[in-house]
Amino acid sequence: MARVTIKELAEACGVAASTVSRAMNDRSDVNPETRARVLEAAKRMGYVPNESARNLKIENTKTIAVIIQGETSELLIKLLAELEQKLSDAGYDSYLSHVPDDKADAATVERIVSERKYVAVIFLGRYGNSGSKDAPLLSSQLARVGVPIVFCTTADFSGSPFSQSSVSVDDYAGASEVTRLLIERGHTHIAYACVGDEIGRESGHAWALRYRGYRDAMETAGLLAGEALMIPAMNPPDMYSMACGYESVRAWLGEGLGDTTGIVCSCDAVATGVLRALHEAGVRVPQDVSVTGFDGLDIASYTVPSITTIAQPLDKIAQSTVRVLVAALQHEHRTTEQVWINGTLFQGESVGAPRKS
Amino acid sequence: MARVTIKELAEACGVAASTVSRAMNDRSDVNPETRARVLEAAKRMGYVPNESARNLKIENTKTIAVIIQGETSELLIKLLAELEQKLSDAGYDSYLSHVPDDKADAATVERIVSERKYVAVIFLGRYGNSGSKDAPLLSSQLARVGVPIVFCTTADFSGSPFSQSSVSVDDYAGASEVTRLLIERGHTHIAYACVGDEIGRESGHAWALRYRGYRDAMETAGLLAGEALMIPAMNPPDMYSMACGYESVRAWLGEGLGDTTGIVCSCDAVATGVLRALHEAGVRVPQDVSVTGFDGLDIASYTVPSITTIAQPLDKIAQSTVRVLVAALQHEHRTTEQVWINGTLFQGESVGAPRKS
DNA sequence: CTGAAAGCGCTTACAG
DNA sequence: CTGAAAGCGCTTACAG
Repeated sequence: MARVTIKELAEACGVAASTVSRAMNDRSDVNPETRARVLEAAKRMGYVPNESARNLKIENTKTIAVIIQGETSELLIKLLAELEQKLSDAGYDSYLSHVPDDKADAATVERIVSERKYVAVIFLGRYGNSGSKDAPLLSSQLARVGVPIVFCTTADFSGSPFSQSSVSVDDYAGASEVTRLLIERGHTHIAYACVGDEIGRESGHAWALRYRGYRDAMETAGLLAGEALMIPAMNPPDMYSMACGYESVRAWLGEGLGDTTGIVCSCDAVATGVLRALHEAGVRVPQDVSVTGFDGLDIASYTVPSITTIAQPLDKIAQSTVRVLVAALQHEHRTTEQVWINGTLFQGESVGAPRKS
Repeated sequence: MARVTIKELAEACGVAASTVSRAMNDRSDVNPETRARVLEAAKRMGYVPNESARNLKIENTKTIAVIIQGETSELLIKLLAELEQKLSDAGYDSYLSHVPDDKADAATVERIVSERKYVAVIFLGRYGNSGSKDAPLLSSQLARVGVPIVFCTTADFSGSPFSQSSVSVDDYAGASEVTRLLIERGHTHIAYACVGDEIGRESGHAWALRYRGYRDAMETAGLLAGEALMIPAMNPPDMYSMACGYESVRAWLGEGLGDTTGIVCSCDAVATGVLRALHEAGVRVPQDVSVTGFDGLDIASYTVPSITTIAQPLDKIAQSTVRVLVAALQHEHRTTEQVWINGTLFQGESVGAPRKS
């Protein structure tokens, strides 16, 4: 089925291709009657302008690429919807590109941007596969792409000298907040699930930022956050999964609960797995142990017990992302911004007073 | 930051643009030495071919559009990863397009296909916004797109005279299977959550196909599946959510549990919400009521109790989708196929013997 | 208000 | 093995 071209449509209407083009693009300098005739014929003949040809000519589009790498999450999907809405409100089109993990490099970004003359890029979630040590390299390559870039909920580059702009929930502050909540309730032996290796703990990954928020809150309160309270991740490549929370706490419980009366989890999915592991071990939540999550996923409200967590304010995150992007687009200056948005405490049923031992 | 074009690169290398093109596209008829020189320069100068220009010329790409509408789900995300893998194995590139709900019409599909000369389209999940009554219209419009189309896990068009190919888990059979499981355990009063209006129940939506599987299994066993056992959806636009399961069962429980000893749920998310609602009402699962889900999401293994469900064999679904598509691409005939893949029973803790009343 | 022409950045027969 | 030329389907000054 051959696609109908502008030339064919023009002939059918008895006008020049340029006139068709004007009519299709709603230019003011077309006879209303001609326009109507062209649009009618376009509809009838099923004419759809070829985007490739269009992009080849058009100078400045107002289209922004949103790039998601690998598997997405509930959170990113909701964030995407918010972003599309806010971008649209700001007068921009958005276009989602999904990049498989094995192609998440700077060249892929260049290719995507070149495809449609995108004027800016938003990374939703992480981008790149290398460990944090290669992040500066990717970041400097990205700088060559030549359009403003904002990392949305990816903080990995925030510490790099080549840093890009980023907008994210304040992982550190949120984790501190739930930790303080436990401390105020009287908990003193609070564990963290799950942690990766020592180097990773000082990285910009969400779990690490949250870990440090927990650790510093403990220290500030004069409490010990020793190795015995670090619950190691059993599935390091899949740090944010229910399976990771489940397996890790299961293994850790082999050594017994000890004095632990609270577990701060890196996210709600992990917390969900932790709840299940504790249940299977006959440990009651919150009577025996209190548990907290992070993210504010739907599931946090529906587990038994429901999970006390820090909800990500997706609306605000999307709003700030668009603001930062538009600012970069308008003032051509190459300064970058790091924005941290405060999460919102959601009080579930998973936190109680420490058990008497 | 101006992008470097093939012409600039050619000049820098002292060759013609056509030679650069050949080198970049790995054609055999280029002097290896020339090729090396060009590739080196391309890398150094950061040359990336303009996709729009490429697509304008190239005749038959081997690229398939995967289209997802609106909010995605864990299931579709996993399925996407499988599809990308299988398509790649079959020698095709895939490209994900995300379409906002308010643009999910045939014109959008035409636009997407025209953009890159995609040779085929896979819809992942539903497509279109109209109720099932408009489905035939959309379907006939889609036929005009002119490339093979496969609906993956969207069965909505299967009954239409203009039907497209589709591959999906066998919703009907799966729901029948869990219903029979309950019946074999001795249950006689089994409810279904959640159902939409009467017209919707005869539609091709997943919840409706599953509902009919349940209903027919009941009838075959000589059991009554009357109105009192239909749990109406409180959030019709959001039929597959935890909130829907929770709210709906909560409202329904107002009339008391009655003789009901089992609840077949339309999906795992709904089942998760149902578990929570039952818990709040002091109803024990499975001692007082048995509950089943559908889909085999991660969460089904982590709730307390875990959920007996029909897992979607994503691997097989993806495999069949690619097979159907490749077949359509190779034999130009316009026949369509409807493929139903059997789900796999996962035995959780949410099913037990009926309580003695 | 409309048309003819140039050109966006590539690829691909066609010559050599 | 390489180059010059044509052309993919549009848009946009430039004339009229």
